[in-house]
Amino acid sequence: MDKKQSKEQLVEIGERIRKIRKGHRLSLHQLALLSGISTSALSLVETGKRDLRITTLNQIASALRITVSDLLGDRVEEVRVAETGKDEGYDLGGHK
Amino acid sequence: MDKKQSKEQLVEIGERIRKIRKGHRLSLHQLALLSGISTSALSLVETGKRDLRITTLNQIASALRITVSDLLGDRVEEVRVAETGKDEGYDLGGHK
DNA sequence: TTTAATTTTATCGTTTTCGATAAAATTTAC
DNA sequence: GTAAATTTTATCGAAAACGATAAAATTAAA
Repeated sequence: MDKKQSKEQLVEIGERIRKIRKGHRLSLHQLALLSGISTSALSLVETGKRDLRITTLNQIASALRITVSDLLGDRVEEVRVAETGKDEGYDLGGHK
Repeated sequence: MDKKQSKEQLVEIGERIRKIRKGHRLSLHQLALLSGISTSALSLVETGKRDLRITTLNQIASALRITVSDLLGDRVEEVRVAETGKDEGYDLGGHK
């Protein structure tokens, strides 16, 4: 995960939070009260400008009554691995 | 999410990481190289002693070739909300 | 056992999160 | 349009993450 990727990830998470918050017609201030995260921090998170701890993300998700996974958008709908029987192995770059 | 809950959450995440890492027969040192996280930090994470950023968790998940959601164990297997038609609303404790 | 490999724990310095606060900018309501 | 509400941005200090490093403890291998 390069820096660009993690940045985009944070933007997406923020967008999802905002979308769900708006869906519940909550203001940042209200979500702050419900989640225990400050309004300014929430704003930074929703705009993808701030990385955050997993427990903080969990506080936000709980306040919105969803799971952290709901905010990540990384769920694979079924199969996933297995499919390809072969194991490509790990590239350790020559390290032991 | 109280403190006890988040502590337990971190322990569970750590256990899942360790289980999957072992399944791949990787040492902490090897996973450190693959993920870009230091060995000491990884040890703290796997033992649930360290909170971590969502992007850091993503680095670890990526190195293990799984998703962050795979590590969270918070996926709800189907239905979820909806079920109960009534919206309980949010308790803002009297705040506007 | 004893030797090596792995993991844990601690320390230190740097970076970043986070809350509090306030001001500025934007959006919404009237 | 103006006022109110909401959101954004900045600053500050405290707390915590993180990397690097090394030592101690545990586990695996010989």
